Amino acid sequence: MNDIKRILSKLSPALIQEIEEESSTMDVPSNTEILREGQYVKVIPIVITGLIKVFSRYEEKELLLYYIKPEESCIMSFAASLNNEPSKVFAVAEEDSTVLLLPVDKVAKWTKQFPDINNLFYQQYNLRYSELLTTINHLLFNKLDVRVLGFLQERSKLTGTKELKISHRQIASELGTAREVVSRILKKLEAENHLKQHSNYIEIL
Amino acid sequence: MNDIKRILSKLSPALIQEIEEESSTMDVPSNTEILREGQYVKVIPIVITGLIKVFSRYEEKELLLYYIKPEESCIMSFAASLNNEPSKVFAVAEEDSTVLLLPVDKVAKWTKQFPDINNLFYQQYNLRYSELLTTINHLLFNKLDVRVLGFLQERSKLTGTKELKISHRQIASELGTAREVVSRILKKLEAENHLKQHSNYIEIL
DNA sequence: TGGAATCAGTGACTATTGTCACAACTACAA
DNA sequence: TTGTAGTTGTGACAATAGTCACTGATTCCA
Repeated sequence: MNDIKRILSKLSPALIQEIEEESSTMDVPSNTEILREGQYVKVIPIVITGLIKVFSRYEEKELLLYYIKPEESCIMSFAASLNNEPSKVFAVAEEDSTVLLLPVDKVAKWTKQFPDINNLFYQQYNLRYSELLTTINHLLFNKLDVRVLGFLQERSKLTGTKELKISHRQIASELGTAREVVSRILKKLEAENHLKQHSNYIEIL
Repeated sequence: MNDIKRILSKLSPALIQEIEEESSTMDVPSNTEILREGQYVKVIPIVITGLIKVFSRYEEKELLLYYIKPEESCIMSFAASLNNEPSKVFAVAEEDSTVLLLPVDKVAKWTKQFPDINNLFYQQYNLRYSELLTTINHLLFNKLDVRVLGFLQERSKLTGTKELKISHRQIASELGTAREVVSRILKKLEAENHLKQHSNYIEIL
């Protein structure tokens, strides 16, 4: 509950109180699917602890769009809810997480009543948009080896460990490529001393 | 001026009046650069007539992000202005255009005073975000020939003509690839009867 | 203690895209 | 007319990535 207070601290006290009254928190175990493509959105999540992965999928291939870290929200939910459109993306808990759920009808009301809250959403839109831009630039301008290494380093930073428990298949799927390709690249990166592969984890150097 | 009224018609009368008082319009001839990467943003443009192209650039390579059509705004400007950050993208007028310029300091005020206007910006954010998602999916999942054809068809729809005056080099640059590749692909698409190349334009069939 | 499943490694091959070098053709201005 | 710049066509080649077919490991239950 202290976490929540801290996260909302930039908002006005009246709004904070309303949010606390109208919202609920939910514990989400690792690997739970939170949102799937085509689903209608009824709540807007704000992550309090843990890590949520948002990705796009097309014919078995996936592409990681972004992670939602604590204090962040899923702007795709917000967007989808505004227009009452189904979601275009998937969301899965990467770690055991706790999320604060804001009911969309209340949020719509709050945006009128407490213009402050708009800044919060604008910030999030910005953040995500910038991340997508970065992703696009990577896709277009970087070779796969750079993308793989970047992905692992990012993930290492996010999870706060240098020892990543992740399979080649999963890396491949998050980057939208094939498993064998990842195997090859990881061996190359290992030879170049960027990382070290152990039996059941990858160590970032 | 009638165009402006129509575009703003969803907003409250008081807001419309303020906008008309505080904003200016500008005529932008085709090919004028409107915004470059790293530049600070002082006005938020809303396109009244014409067509603006927004793209990202990296070491000579470009990638088309989206077109701003009449009634639409450049949300990247808005984003940049909110955080007082420099722009991450470029914008160029594709056709002779007229744009309505909202001063950023006024806009900040309006978002507090007239919560209505937030919907307008949220809509735009949404639109752009979806477009970026589409772009990413194309990049990741489609081959270049599909992308080239899609690009030309999109452009044909936007400009309202089946006869596109555009060089191979420009197509290549908008898709982030090389000129020779576009030449090859256009020949293939021509053989497949998707289009026809004439001496100084491309006809979409 | 056997499968069964998942994971990782590898060679061979193909497909796609990017790069280079060069030729040929406008179009337009000096 | 003659440059000069911009455009397009093309063949050859290289680099990158994706696919296929298998082989061994490892894990994990039941």
